[in-house]
Amino acid sequence: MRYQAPKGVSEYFPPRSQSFEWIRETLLTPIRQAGYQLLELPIFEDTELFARGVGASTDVVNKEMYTFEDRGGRSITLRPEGTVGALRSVIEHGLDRGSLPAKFFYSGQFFRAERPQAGRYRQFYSVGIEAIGSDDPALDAEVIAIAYSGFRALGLKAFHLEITSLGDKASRAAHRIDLVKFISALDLDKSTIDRAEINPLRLFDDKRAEIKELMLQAPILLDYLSPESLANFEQVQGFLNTLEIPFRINPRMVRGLDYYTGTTFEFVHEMLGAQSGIGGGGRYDGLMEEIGGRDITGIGFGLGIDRALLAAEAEGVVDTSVFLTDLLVIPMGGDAKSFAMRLARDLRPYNLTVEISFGDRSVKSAMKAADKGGVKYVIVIGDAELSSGLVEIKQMSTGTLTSSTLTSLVETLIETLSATIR
RNA sequence: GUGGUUGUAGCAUAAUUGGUUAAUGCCCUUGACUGUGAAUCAAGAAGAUGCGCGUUCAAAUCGCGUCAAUCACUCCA
Repeated sequence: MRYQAPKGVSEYFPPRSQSFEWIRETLLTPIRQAGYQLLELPIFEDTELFARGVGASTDVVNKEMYTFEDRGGRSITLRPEGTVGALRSVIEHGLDRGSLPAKFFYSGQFFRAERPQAGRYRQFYSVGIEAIGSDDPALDAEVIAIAYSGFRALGLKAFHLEITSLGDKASRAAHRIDLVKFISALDLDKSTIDRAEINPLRLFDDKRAEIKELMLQAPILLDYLSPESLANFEQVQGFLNTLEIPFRINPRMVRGLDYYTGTTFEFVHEMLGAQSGIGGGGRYDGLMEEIGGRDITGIGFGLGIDRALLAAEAEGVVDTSVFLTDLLVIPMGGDAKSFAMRLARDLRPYNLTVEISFGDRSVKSAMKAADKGGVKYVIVIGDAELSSGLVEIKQMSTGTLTSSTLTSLVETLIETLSATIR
């Protein structure tokens, strides 16, 4: 029996795992720089939490959750998204009691039992943030800006930002009545009618040309926004403009989770086929209260690491040079091996990646391995060096040899290696 | 979940259209080149028809099933 990974899970192993790591760290950097703090959360929660939080009418809850009974007879679900679990933790530990907004980030895997294809996995990876307890439109814009700068830091260009506002409860209710009225007058097939019954907004997202055509005439939620909601949305746009973040207003945007209100956004990549959403999020006015917390608002996003990686590969911008080895030490003989191990130990605290050539390979084969692995510098230490007290430091990219005395070797290497652009 | 396409060594391709030992390149090891990489040449090692059943004298090749990947829809990160 030859085992294989369960259907639809993404696995990352070398060399591509470096690309994955680079994506995750790059997306996380602007988040940390904006003062968000880590929330390390369980990947499973009480099933009821997701049913209430994500929304009973969503596909995510209805047909995509990994739900099972644990040994104590509890119904457990593998998290299909991050916001609800994060808020549960915030409420449970009173994290919204300090100064607001309270700002958190998380990263990890999520689970949805969908039919997989490239960019859509049953276990996928996201980084997300939540900012809780402020309705300042500047916060909306900053949250969007953080995601935007993450994608830009990856070097992505072929993507765009779509935003809309879902307004407040009253706006949505009024719109829904008219939209349902409009849809009921259309001549639709049964499965489409069924979808519309669950959530009439879904029809805005239909890929079929004839439906798109019909929906052109449908009432648009933006036209139903209350004056306050509209003013708020305009302020968000104003801040995005000051930050020079390009965006498109997409009044037909549909999000699959029930809790979104107000500002809602999506980052769409143009080279990924059908699975083109690389990130998205929005504000959630009633969610905290819905799952047992105070009635305060919040806003957040989730960015797909798997898809961001696919996008970066499609654009040819993946950069894993940060993971290159700075120095390979090739010891020849037992004394030299001890020396090499001490040298590596002394250098690594200076944030240098230092490897030792193990296994008593020939210098030639060690050099070959260094070349193939993208090592920046190499030194060979043997009896000759140990007795003469002189070592040659070889830069692989140029082939240049630089001499150093054994006694000043650590200092020389720290200086040489740190000077190289990483 | 619905429909389509594709599965050959670690990777990438080939195999007379059903024909006998499934090939080549890359990768790996060694040498030419006593302790300094990429090129070239030589030698060597290991390794595959996703899985199952069927048709046939004979299956990588045809059929059915299954598993997986992939594409579109549904949906979403």
